[in-house]
Amino acid sequence: MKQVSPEEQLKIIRKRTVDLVDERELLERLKESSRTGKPLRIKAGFDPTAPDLHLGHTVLIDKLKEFQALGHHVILLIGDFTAMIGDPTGRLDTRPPLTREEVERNARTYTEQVFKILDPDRTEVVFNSQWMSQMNAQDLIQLASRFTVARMLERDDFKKRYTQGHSIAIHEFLYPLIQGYDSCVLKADVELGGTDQLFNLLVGRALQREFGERPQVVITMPILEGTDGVQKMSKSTGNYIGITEPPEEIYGKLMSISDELMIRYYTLLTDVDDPYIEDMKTGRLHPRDAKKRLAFEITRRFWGKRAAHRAEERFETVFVKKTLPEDIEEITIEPRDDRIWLPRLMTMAGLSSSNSEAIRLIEQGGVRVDGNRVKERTTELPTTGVLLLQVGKRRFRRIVFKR
RNA sequence: GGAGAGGUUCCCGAGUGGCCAAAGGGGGCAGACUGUAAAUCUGCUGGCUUAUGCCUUCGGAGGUUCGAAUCCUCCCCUCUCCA
Repeated sequence: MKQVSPEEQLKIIRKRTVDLVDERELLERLKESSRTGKPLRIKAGFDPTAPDLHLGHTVLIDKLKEFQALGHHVILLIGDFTAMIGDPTGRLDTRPPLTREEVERNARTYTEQVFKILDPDRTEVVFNSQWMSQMNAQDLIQLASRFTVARMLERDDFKKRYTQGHSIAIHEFLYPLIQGYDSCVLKADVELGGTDQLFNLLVGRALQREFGERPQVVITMPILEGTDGVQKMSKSTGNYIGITEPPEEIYGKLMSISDELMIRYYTLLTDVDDPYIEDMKTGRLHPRDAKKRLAFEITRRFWGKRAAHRAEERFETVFVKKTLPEDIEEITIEPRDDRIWLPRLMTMAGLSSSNSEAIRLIEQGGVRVDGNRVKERTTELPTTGVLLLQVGKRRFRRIVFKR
């Protein structure tokens, strides 16, 4: 590990962040660390709710990786205890708590996936149930007495829900409190989170001060919009790109984002330098080519060069050249009669969820049989040999009739 | 304990006796165009072998009625205010 000066480190760390509280404190600690050779303790918490890691998570995880590269110690906190509360951040409703089994399963998936990015040797994984389940009611009351309702209500979403007459359950107040307490237990030097976590992270600072410890430095990272370009990327809104998804999916999903969003993805998800991004903004660069590069870079990152090339080729054949992909899913059907009603065949082949839907697709001109558009809902096909069914531009099925 | 608001199709949200398979928006899908699965515009968005037809759906169970998402009864759930 080569030595990087504290000032240099700060510069690297500051990149892409939104909040940094407090920069001077951070520099001080970096200096201390390089003087004593003791790495800083970098904490980041994860809710084990959605078991799949997506690009939205990687914005934060990449920052952790940067810290690791600078020689610091990363602590991944799995909020298995707090998952029983469900983080109310940004939500208008109370979130249903998870069962023990769900939490464990999700946490396992999380850690497996996170090491696709982070260095396992420099990462410590902890669960806050380790200390939280030791706490008794008395301890919890003690902790709760360190913070006030007025301060809790400073948090945007609490305030909003309160004034709009939505419910806030008491235990939701415990979430930021416990998260802050975790920082005390872990003696965190720095805590990282999304911008929506700012309040919770600051509670950590406040509590550490309460307990006579040195308050952690708080860093927030931008929240990545999902593929719709509007809402926060998350599995539940279906606008996510998971890092374990097949390369063709990752590539394809990235190719379908809007031009505007592409620039944001470039800045948050790649190391591409600023001049390139400038060229994109001014239109000197063809947006399609820029998007191809983005899709390639990100696919390569999680699947390697070869897989990325394959994904690219497939995209080219299917969508640009509009020729058939090579790996069309094949369905074997044992026919009962000589002929089969097309809508039924489509449903059997999984190209529509009901005959009615199939009829709609046909009448809208979205269905092709062996490359020829079919617009008659009454169409029947002979049940011999092999058929190629296509719905829209990208759903193919090869039907093999077998008697 | 008292008073009130509400639970509608994937989501949000309109609908207070037939014109309701249910407005509008979002999302999704399809078509046109294209620079790509961008943008834009258009259409579709309960099921049923092909229908001026039938069946299922408006928190649940009953009831009134020729006819109910809409009226009545009971129940379940959510929220607010007062105490």
